[in-house]
Amino acid sequence: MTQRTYCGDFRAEHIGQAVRLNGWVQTSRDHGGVIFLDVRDRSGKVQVVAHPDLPEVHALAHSLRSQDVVEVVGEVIARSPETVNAKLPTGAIEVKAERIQILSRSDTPPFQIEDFSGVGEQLRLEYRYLDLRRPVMQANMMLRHRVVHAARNYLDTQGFLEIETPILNKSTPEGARDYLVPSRVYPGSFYALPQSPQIFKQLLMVSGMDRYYQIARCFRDEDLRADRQPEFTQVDLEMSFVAQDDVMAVAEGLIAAMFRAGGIAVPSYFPRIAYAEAIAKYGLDRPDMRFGLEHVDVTELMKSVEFKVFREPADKGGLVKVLRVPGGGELSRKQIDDYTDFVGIYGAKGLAWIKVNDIGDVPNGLQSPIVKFLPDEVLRRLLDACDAETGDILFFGAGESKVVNDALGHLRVKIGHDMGLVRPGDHRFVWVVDFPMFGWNADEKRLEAMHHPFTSPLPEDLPLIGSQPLQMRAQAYDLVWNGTEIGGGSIRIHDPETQSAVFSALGISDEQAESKFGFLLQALRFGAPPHGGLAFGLDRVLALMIGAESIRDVIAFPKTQKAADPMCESPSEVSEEQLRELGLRRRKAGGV
RNA sequence: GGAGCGGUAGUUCAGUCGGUUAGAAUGCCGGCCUGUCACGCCGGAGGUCGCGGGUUCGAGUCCCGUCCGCUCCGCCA
Repeated sequence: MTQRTYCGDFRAEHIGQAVRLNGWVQTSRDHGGVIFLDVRDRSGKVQVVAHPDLPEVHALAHSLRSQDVVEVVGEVIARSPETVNAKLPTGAIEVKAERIQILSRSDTPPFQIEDFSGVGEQLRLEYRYLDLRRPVMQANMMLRHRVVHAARNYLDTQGFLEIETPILNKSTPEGARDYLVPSRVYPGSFYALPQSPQIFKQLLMVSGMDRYYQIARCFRDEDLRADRQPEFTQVDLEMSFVAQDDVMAVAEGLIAAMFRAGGIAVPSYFPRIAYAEAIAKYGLDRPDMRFGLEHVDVTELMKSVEFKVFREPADKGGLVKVLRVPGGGELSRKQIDDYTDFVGIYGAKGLAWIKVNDIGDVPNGLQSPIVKFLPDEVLRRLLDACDAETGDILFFGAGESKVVNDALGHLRVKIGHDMGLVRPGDHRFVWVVDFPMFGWNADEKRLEAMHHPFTSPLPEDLPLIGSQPLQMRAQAYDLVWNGTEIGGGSIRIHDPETQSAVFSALGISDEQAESKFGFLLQALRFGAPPHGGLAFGLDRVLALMIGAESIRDVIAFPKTQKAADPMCESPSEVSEEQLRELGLRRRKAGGV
């Protein structure tokens, strides 16, 4: 039998060959006489011609409908010059059908299987297998394959072992909510699906596996977003006998390999910024480095003013910050109102502003609802601190530090985009380092781990653990790409004493630590090598590579925002019998 | 838990101030057509206006509730 060729692979070099092809009828153009069929598979499409001088073939071609599955045997022939289709890779040739076999008929699909169909996502997910037939989705899946393949290849060359860790785990209710799986054998007991393979990969280091990686599925039972799914995939790795720089170097090589597979060139070394500096300049721990618009802290300056909106935060440990927008004097009242609403999302109570109409004329050259509350001298120093120029607008954030940073941080990103400061094709990576070791949970009035409780502090900060734990920095690092966190990791604690001290700082008692992580603490007592690692969010990286709005577009079978699958209709109720078997329902009383 | 946007033909959408028979494009079905390529031309079928209730002489349109989808806040070590 003639060897099959993929539809999209036909080229002029095949002219004259007898060929066999398989695929889906995409469109048919029936001219009454000659009939053209576009037959498509994942490689692309090719034009098949059914000629009236073969009546059987012609009649069959006439009956074909979109999405019927066919086998075509015929000859590759050259198209006459005026009928060449330059838009198609296969456009120089066509296949003259000598035999067509219908392998499968298709119902009329619920939507057009085309990139241009504009179908809504609800329906796409209900018929995901048809959605995945669309060229754009096929390209996404092929990209995903190539990128994962590149990651595996790279990590293999670096001596990493791919090792699978369990999906059925012990629940450790730190961090995100666990997905639970009831145990039949132990009624009333549950497994948890992994939020990450964190503990297992550390144990693998204790085992001497030295370099581990896994394309790991992770599960978190939290509310979803465009970039969050209940199950998602991480490129997860861990290394022994390394410091932070070693992990980052491997990560940079890995990212370069993955991005190369995605057709994006990246620098071989990524700049670094301390967490504190990122927050100070950009308000967020994931700074978008593609443009400036850095924040200016004017808290000190405002301690002296009467204006309560600024002075109170300044006096009470809050923050007053300025976002200077060059040329922003052009903004309309409506635009400013929209930005005010925008910062409201992040808890800001308002958005004070000053338009600098004439830098040389203070205060008359300043247009603003708040200028009258600020002394001329303060205004001059303010303009100086911001390097303001005529034509600028200054936006103010004043209040609790987190709110100010969040609001002005997000506003900076929004304005950067609105003002066209982001150049297409610009890719800026940055490591954010020196994260705080702990954060303060105001609701529960306790410390919590910023990264996770196994993260090693900077050695020089360890002495602060008893006195000023919030001042401690961790050996933790995030990789940020164009303002999105795509991965993060840390050097882990490898001695039991430090681990106990950290648990204790987190308010985890010895007993609790023993019951939750006893096996890890024990493992650390049997010769744990210094180790660290990181994980990349594969879905997020892929979505950003192709400019997708949502990671759902790079996941074959994703869930909706309410964590449902409209195709299988999961989750679903289960039978009483199943529940009883799992000990989730009482057995029938006094059974027969 | 909260805020916002959306739900009308198979699909994507329009539908004015509440008014008579709910439209367009595309898809689908039939016919014609021998060089198209998202073919073209002619004709046709196709509607629980998400669901429930209310206001009204009259509701796709207004009100209340509810379900679903999406975006965001909270949450996500």
